Amino acid sequence: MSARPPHAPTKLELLELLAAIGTAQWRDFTATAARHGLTATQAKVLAQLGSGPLPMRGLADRLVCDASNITGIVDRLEDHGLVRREPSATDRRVKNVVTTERGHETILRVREEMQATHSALDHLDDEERATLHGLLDRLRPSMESPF
Amino acid sequence: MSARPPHAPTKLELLELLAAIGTAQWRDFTATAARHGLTATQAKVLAQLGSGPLPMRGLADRLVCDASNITGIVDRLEDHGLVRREPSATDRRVKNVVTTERGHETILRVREEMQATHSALDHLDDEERATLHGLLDRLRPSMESPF
DNA sequence: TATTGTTATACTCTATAACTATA
DNA sequence: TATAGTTATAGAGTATAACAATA
Repeated sequence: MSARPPHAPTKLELLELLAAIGTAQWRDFTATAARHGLTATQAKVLAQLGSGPLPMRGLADRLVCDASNITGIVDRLEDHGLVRREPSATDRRVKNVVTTERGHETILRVREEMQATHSALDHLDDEERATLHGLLDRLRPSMESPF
Repeated sequence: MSARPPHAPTKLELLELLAAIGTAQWRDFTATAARHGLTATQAKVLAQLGSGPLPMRGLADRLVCDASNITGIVDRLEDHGLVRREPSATDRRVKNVVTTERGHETILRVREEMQATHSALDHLDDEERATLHGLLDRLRPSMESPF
């Protein structure tokens, strides 16, 4: 009987619910990535590269972490043959990171499994999904992360 | 003009939006905890102890991680004087973890700052908050984590 | 001078396996 | 036998600081 709160929830209640869902989401994402031999961070990087190559620095911006971390993360992805470093044609300092064919297929499979696994969303009808999407979208201040 | 999607969002769209918000939420939580000298995990443990002591094993269950990790996490919290280990009166194997006065105050301050910082929720009125809460609550399959 | 990527370093979190002391 | 907590170990992510190459 917890489908609807009797009164307007407090800010803290909503924050904690969001946090709980965020935690669970990350846990699910981690588990799904692991089933494909990836860590959550590696899967995230692969997802970021879905719309095209990015320089190391660009990846650091998307992951919101220090640039020095990217070296190791991309190293490990490269070791697994999922990604390649290519020199930029216009700036000899930058290296563009590109997914290999195998990297592309891998992230597609992770995405598919995410959809298949997350049955929670199946409990909402189209109108409810639209409403939720609208509300969540307004909640997002300046979050870029597609994953 | 992205307040409402023109059509019912796909499952993948909703999943990615949830993931984005989850990531941002965790990032904010990490930053807030850091301002109080804590890691996100440490703040999470402290939050779990808000409603009373828990055995090490109980903490592992709440954090959904292996029990061996809890030793180090509680060690560090104890080093900072935020938590204490107390022997159970009924089972000499178990140790109950209790917040110290300072630990209690710290987590209260973290919670306060979370509310003060998260201005995104201020853009929703009471009815919208109630709607969002209701939808999110139905999304949660078996997530316990209060934080 | 500023920026890109890297290295070195240290800390935290994570899982696995083996151990102890209790139950 | 099973459970609670610990230790040892290894891998991954994170930040800071310093560096070389390039802009």
